[in-house]
Amino acid sequence: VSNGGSVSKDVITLVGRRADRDSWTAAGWCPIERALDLIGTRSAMILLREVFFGGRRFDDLVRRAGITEAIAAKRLKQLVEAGMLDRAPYREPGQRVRHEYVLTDRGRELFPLLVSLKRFGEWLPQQRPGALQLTHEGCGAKVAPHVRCEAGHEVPVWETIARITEVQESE
Amino acid sequence: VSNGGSVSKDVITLVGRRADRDSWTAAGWCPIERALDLIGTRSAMILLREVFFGGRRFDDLVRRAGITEAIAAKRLKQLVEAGMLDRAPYREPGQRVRHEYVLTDRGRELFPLLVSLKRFGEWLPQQRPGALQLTHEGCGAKVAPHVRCEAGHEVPVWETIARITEVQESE
DNA sequence: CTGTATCCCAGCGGATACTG
DNA sequence: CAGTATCCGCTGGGATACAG
Repeated sequence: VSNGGSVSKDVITLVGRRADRDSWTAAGWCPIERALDLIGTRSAMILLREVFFGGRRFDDLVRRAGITEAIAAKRLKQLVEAGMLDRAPYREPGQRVRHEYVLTDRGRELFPLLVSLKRFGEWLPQQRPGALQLTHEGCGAKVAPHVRCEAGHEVPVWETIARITEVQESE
Repeated sequence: VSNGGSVSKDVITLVGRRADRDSWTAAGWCPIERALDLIGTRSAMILLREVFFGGRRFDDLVRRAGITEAIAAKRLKQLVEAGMLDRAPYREPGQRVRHEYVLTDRGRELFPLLVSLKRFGEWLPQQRPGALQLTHEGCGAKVAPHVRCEAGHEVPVWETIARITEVQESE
């Protein structure tokens, strides 16, 4: 166990009683918290929504997201640095060179997150009427977020096991 | 089209060129934004993480989440009001009555969101070593978020059609 | 043990004005 | 068109102290 650095393992079951664990001692290593550092703001998620919906130009994104240029510029820069978006030059015939923001492969991995958020938001009481429907092209059926294991099983919460492996520098 | 209130439909393809649309004019109706109003804060998501991981008592949640009591109390109240958590009384043998926070059925629907966040966070560069593994009990395989349609197909972003239906009060 | 009340600061995000 | 710069109010969230 003690070989320069010590490794502590902890097995818990989701939504069940868990083994004793004090906290995520090393703040910042939990992947969920790291994710929140980048996309934990309203503006980041809304910009991503617009990019998923086909927005590309700075101008469009700002208007459609309904946020100010300052915030948009800041978030877009962070998203590009994090590798979620690419800022690519392009030129329309007869126009000057411009830049467009497009999702990277990694950025596209955020799709389930976006669908989950949408799904969740629909449960909440809404002030104004309106709907956002996502359907499978061709088949026409509605889409929804799921959790599956690599073996292909649908996995409910109570069948999920969480293992926390934390490496601590033991001086 | 004009029958007291007018309905404007707009069909767009995700990550493709979309039909002209100006903005989500009526701020607040997009389900994604409504979701962010409730769980768009770091503290809300982290508390949910802890509840999914089996945390129940106020005391535990505060310590494990690493946030202050004030914030925890505020968020927990909101989550209870929104129907994500139940605040239920219980008593251990020989102890006085206490309250515990447990996920409602609706709250459990946040599971895909949590898994999506975790998955996403793992792409990001991490400062400290450590890992959070989610596996399917019994089968042992890792779990991951997916988007599927009701017909059972795996649906990638580019096969998704988004329809925005917005009802406007045309005076 | 489960919160509430206060104080305080950093950051989000709106508004406006200004550059290339 | 694509941002930057500045000002400013609001809230998130830490710290501390207090209450049922």
